[in-house]
Amino acid sequence: MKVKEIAELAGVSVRTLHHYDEIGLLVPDEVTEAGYRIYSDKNLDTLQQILFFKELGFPLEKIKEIMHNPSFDRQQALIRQRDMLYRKRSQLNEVIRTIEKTIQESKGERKMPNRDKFTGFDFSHNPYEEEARERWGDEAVDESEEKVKNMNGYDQEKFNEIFRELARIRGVSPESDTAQDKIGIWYHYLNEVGNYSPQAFEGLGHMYVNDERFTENIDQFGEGLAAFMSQAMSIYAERNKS
Amino acid sequence: MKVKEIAELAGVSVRTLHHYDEIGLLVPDEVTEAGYRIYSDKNLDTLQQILFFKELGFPLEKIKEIMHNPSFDRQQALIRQRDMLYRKRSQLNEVIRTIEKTIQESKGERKMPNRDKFTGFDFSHNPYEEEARERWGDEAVDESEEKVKNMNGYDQEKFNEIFRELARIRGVSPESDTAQDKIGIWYHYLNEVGNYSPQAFEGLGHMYVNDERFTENIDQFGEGLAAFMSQAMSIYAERNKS
DNA sequence: TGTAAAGTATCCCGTAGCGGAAGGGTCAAC
DNA sequence: GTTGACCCTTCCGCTACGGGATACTTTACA
Repeated sequence: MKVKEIAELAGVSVRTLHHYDEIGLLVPDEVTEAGYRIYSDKNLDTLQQILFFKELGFPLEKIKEIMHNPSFDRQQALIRQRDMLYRKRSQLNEVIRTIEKTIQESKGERKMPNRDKFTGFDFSHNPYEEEARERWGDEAVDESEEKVKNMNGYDQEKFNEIFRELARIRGVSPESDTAQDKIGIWYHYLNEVGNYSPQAFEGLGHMYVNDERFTENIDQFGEGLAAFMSQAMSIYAERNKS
Repeated sequence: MKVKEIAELAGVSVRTLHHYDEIGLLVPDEVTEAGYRIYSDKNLDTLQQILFFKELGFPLEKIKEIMHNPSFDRQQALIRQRDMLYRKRSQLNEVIRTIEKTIQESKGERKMPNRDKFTGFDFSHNPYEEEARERWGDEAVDESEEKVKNMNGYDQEKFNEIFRELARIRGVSPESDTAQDKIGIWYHYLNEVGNYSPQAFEGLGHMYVNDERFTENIDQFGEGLAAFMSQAMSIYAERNKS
């Protein structure tokens, strides 16, 4: 396939493809005698990958570096990119919430303190730097913690309500419908505020029993709740893995 | 308030504020004798507005032009920006769907035609130009306003609308075209705000009947609506499992 | 088989939106 | 009255291309 075809398929300009070739980011598999760039299917997949990175705000130089690394694993990359896209959506949701509040304020329906006028923006600035600088070499886990911290009053209330309900039923088997339904609520709630994959959900569950800070907090709602939730979450995640 | 305070509040750099002053985009209301920039609360609101535009990818020059227009109406601007943010989220959701499919493909669980590998990206290029180039000019404002309400309007409104419509048809069979059509709208709506797989959709449907809080809320639109939706959602999910 | 249109190539210059360092005033505190 | 945190104004640099200009190739079709 020649430049124009690729360009139209991927929705980028021909100039962009030239540029990527120039800087060695995406070099076509083949070049004709006349100098025409011929792209393969593999090239196309690479381009897709590049665009995912770009969507996440990675600079081209960084993308090149990552993808040229001999230990680069496409699958792992995709999964991490997906998680980062989830996070980006969360952030966008915050901006949306902010603008909705602002609209209400402009109608005089509500007052807004200055510090609330900018929630959602801060992270948008250099998303990759905070998140991914070290992560593409390491295996950091603790991100879930922050998510729970960033909650407003409404969320906090809902949060408590769910936990109280879970505490009430913590005697039943974690795989029972009762338990699974309630834990499903928890899952969907988390996805409202933060976007979790089943895998991430399961990971979070593990932390409930492995990290005493979590355990302590959760067990305030009822002795053994953390353990109960952890099990239920595992099962739920397993059943809901796409 | 001096630069640093504003910068921290809004999550931008001091240099950025300098720049905005330089190009006349955000000129502080007051300047001390020593040349210190002093920002007012009004300045802060303007900055917020600017950041919304930026989030939407407007170039600074355009933002300046729009906001300096004497017929500029803050409320209307906010509403339009909100709508464009919704659209941006939709587009991001498409990217997310694309990457999820790609992950499945990389596991060998599915094949993907080349043209599907890039859905979601194309629009990211010049979002404002198609939509807003002439519209921010000065006239013909309220016509788009109407459209906005019907097509992309406020989540809550749309939400209610869908439920009312579903309530109206809840007498028909859940597998009828009428029902499946409407439930499809619901499915797509959910995917605008949160990205649901058919499986997750089905799971949600189960919760409508198994969790009384859901049931109660939904049945406010019409007795038995929760049960109706639950069935329709199961069927829809089954038919749309890719 | 010839020719125009469409596609492609390589230069090369320009731009947006700041980042960051240099060099130098200012202000509140102790 | 000096220290340290904050502020100012240049000025240079950078990224990720856009957009010509100019010249060669390929394709369509008459």
